[in-house]
Amino acid sequence: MREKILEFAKAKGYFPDLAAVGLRKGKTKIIGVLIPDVSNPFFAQILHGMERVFYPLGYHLLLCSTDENAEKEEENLRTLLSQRVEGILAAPTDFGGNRSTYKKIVDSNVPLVFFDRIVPGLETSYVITDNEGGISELVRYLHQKGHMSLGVVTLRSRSYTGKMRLSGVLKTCDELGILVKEEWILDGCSTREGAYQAAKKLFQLKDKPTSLVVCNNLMMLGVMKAIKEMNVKVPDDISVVSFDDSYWDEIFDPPITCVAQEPEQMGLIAATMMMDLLMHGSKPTKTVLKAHFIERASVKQMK
Amino acid sequence: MREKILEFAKAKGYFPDLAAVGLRKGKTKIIGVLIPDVSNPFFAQILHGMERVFYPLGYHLLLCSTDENAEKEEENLRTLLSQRVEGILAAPTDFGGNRSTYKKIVDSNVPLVFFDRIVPGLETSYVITDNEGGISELVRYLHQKGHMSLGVVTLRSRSYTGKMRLSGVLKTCDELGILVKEEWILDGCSTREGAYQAAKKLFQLKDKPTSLVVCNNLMMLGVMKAIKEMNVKVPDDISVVSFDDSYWDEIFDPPITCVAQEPEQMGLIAATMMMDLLMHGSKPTKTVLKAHFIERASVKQMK
DNA sequence: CTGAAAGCGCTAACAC
DNA sequence: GTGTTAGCGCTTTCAG
Repeated sequence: MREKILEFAKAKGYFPDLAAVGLRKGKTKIIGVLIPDVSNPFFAQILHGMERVFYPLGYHLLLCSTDENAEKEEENLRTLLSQRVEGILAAPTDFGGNRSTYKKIVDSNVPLVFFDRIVPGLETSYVITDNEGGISELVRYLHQKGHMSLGVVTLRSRSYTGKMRLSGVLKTCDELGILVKEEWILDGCSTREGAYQAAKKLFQLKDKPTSLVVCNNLMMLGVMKAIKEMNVKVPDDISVVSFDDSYWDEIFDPPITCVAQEPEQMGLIAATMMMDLLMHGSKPTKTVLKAHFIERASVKQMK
Repeated sequence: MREKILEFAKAKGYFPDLAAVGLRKGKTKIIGVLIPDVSNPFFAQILHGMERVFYPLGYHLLLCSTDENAEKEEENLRTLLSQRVEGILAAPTDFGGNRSTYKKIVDSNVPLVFFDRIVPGLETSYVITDNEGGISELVRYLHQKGHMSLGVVTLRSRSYTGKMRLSGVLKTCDELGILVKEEWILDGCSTREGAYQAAKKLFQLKDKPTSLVVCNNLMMLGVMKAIKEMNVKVPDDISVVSFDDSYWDEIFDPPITCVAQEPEQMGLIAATMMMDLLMHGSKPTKTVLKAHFIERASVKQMK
């Protein structure tokens, strides 16, 4: 009897109200995702990875962009909590200004997983890339090719990732005796435009390094624009390497040697960690992914 | 008194349960977004545009990917309805297989806005690009440069966009007397890999057209790979133009002449249409955006 | 102005 | 098996 009624209801186009179900069961089947910028392919691919694990499990994603704005981040986190998401996946804002908000989330036992970036000192699950290791590999490669002077287009200096990558460059250069003049360290502001300006400045210098490290995919795009515009010959005038692989690295002329992250993989892992927390309430897991080196043709062999 | 309590509650870290509020008020403040593929920068930018209008209004986005899979689309739509989203923004699956589901949504008065693609014959708001017009402009440009033979890497032939763009090419060629041999029409399957294979096949032909039209951004990437790999000289061996502008079109050597859509703009408009429907319950609005032509250096002037 | 009660759509627990 | 009831966290209404 009961079944007949249910059948009939379905046929008549009835949908259970998941909001009500959620209210009753205390399970909304919604996961909140906080991302700096959806339109960056890197994050878009992470999202794709997350989708791949959540979809089959009947979970859905509530998406928030922060645009690297700490206030927006704070407000978005409040909303996510208010929506009673079952967990939060977050790539926190560059500045790391909302430490106290994140702390509250952790304390209130809402499952929290950081990806790509962390807020240092918080006991949460996270998956990040080995930034120092990856960039160090790039520098070592340049050294091995005989480069003894190096410039770098950096991320915003306050950001976690920015600090890691810059310190990785400087440490390794120091170790290998590679020259990095003050004026060769250029702030690319984490953006395409910023990197474009930075690269133009560098290319105009009389005294240039023989190699250039670019700290992410978007900035590489800006550097490429500057290269084309100023008719710089890579790798003859200068050798260029990049953190991150992106569509454009492969088809640029010359194709860019880089260390690649695997954003989709990162999303997959972050999502899996979340499911782990939700299902087994296990302890925080920490994963550091290796960036893998891809040799292409943007570095010259020095005599 | 009441206020003091509310203040105290806030201080103690209280968050109203929006699910409960939603249940009571019948307003969830959630908009469902259905997208084929988040990791395609084109859609990611659309999302970004949508975010920009919804965020300030306190609306949030529930995101679903279909991967061009009609079943997944159907299931996602059901879930969105079950979540009692206030409206649905959708770029329907290529095949357009879920017409009846969309019909139901329209009939049940859930605000629905299509973007990028439509299901023909449904009375909904939508914002799309003038596919035929845009691609026709590309062909006219080639003609004006003296090209009288043309190949084309097409989208999946069943898709709405695919049909529009291909028919746009053929119609214009017909009109201008441009030769398009059967074997120059290559199915790029809407993907990078598909286009890569297609372009390789074309480049191996003995009898080649002097110009090539590529039907979207992702496929252009595949064609670029083939160009590099087979050492094809653009525009001397063949001239290439693309529908869509993307990061990579500008920095390729040579930079690619194209017609550009404005995805962020499209997202903005779709979101605004949705707000219109929600606030004023006005009638469906239809917008067709012009693609704008960008001349770069991938087309040769024929004698 | 404050307090009590009803009810949004559902499920879980219990009684029949 | 099926039917009834209470209550998830909130807002709204109506009474005091």
